[in-house]
Amino acid sequence: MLLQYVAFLLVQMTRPNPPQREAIRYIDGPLLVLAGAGSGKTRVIIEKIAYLIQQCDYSAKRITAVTFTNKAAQEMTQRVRANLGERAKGLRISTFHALGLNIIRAELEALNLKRGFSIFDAQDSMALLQDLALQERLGDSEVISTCQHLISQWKNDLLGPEQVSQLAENGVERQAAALYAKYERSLQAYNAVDFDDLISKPVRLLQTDATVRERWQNNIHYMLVDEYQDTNTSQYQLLQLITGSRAMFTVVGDDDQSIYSWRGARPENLDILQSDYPQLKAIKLEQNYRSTQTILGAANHLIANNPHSFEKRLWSELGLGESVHVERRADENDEIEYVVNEILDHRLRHKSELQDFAVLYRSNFQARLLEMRLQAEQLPYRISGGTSFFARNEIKDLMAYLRLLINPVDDGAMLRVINTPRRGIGAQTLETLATYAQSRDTGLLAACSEMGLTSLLEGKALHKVQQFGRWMEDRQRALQHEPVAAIKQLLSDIDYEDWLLQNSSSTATAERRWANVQFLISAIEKDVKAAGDAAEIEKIIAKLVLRDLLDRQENEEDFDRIQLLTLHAAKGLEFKHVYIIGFEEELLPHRNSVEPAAIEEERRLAYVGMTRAQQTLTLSYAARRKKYGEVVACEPSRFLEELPQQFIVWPAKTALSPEQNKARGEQTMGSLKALFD
DNA sequence: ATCCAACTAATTTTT
DNA sequence: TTAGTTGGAT
Repeated sequence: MLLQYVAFLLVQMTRPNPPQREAIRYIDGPLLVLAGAGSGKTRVIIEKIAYLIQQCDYSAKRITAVTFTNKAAQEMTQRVRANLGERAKGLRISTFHALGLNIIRAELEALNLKRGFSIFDAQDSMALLQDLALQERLGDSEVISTCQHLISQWKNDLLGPEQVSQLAENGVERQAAALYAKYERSLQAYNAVDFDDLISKPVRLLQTDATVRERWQNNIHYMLVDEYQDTNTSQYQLLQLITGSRAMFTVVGDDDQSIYSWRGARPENLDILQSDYPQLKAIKLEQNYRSTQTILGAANHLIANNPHSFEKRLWSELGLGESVHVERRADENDEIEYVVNEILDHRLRHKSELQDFAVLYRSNFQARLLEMRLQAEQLPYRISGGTSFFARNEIKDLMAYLRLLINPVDDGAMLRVINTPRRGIGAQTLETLATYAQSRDTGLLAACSEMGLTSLLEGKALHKVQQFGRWMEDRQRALQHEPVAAIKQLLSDIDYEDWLLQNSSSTATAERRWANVQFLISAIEKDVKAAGDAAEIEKIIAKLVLRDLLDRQENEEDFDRIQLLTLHAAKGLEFKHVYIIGFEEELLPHRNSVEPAAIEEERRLAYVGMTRAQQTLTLSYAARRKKYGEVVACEPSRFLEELPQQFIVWPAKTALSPEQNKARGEQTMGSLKALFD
């Protein structure tokens, strides 16, 4: 921790290199910074913000910097604060989605939303879609998830249901288009937006309403975008609309690190920028401060196999360093054993710390063997991934209650809440309630307390429904006064802790879940205190969904762990020693990604992984591997053949043909010789 | 409403 | 292989 801080200070103290300086100081118009891996792009953004405020008279509150993840936004905020202190006050550094949320909150009426609107995450919208699909009597879950994907794509491309219904070509698309229209109507009725709406709604508003557009253009005078290659169509539109004809912005990106096209990212936004802004200035950052020349050379050679619209050549001054190792092993167990032994060996010989090692892989399942092995060896590790905080059931439950309290027409939340815990309100009763609510054009919760219901339901069912309605109304009032106390009271009213105990596989899981709930409450408590106003509760809850509360307890003592990451999760990070396992056909490139365009992204994925390494890089693959319970022979990844011959230590025996084998052997000798020349 | 057996599919993941 | 889902039976 301390060491990292010292290293950080050192970097800060050295002056930026000429292209970095140029990127920091160019403020005459739109600027594209093509920042290769490890070229100090975050530094450019941070120092540019400082430059804008200190040298160019930009007011901090007129500058907005956007990133894709909370983590990146947090990190940037911290570094800017360390740099500017008080002068950073009012500066907006947030994710694209948080920026969109701010716009939506400020423009509620124009967007046809009411205060306290709900934000649906992917799970919530899936639940809604399933519900709607059920009404239509269509659909296994696979079709519905395809629909969800399509709808999300359409939204990101700013296509409404009407446009889509004309475009839809095949059966699934037509189905999805029909579902899309219903979905949008439901969201509207629920006073809710989904994650994609957080961007697309502001965009559509800014496109159509000149007054609003001008307001935001006057509000934000300069925009900076990190990881620009990951933007999708609507995010790019948002940038364009906010910066308007002044076009005062800096975007920083690297086309070679675009690995999220499957999530809607449009790396071609880099090219589009040039045609949309003829005056665009482009600056390349090509000096890499992270890796040895050998590692960089190998990565460069690989990525040169992809077409490029911006040629760039990364170089390093950090010396040749060690050769890249390619290791062939008999099977997956052998591969893991090799990696773990290497790490242990290296640690002994070089006194490295465990946190200096990262093992990267394409798919999560590859980590399982590794985990088992590390557990057996009693080596501490940290693994990426896992269910995000807000996807956990106990958190979803509590959030559904909060959503319903703040937004009583959120029927999605109502459906989750009404029988959590069991209240003995069955499907039949709910059906009646829903039909009645529909006829009265109101939400499910409001319907519970309406008099008209008495003629449709009777006895126990009626009583329970009315009881629930009354109880929720009480809770609603309480929430406005003392939000945190009200939430605690709510949980004790429903005996939630008890319910968890009964619905968890073990006491331990129940305790963990309850702790998660407590954690969420304490986070809310903190925010309420910070806001200093209980009336802000609906704003606090809305922001909460966009935040990542995953409790990464990283206290000093168990900080020293081996890092286990997917190649995707490794982006933006660096490690002294990197092992990429499963460098095989079917795995990397993944078996589902063999069309030319997909291969290019897989290649970038390999490139991203390789460029994480500072000092040593090892690529391993297995000759045989158990797949789905069957042992199959594996081919080394085609990407291995795309590496330079120099500076790589190839395995003694490969699974290639004898001739290739021989060539490889000679290559090995050649590169070894070259190394020592 | 709940449980169990049979069946099936098998990347990457943030907001 | 295994995890997650579905549908049938209780």
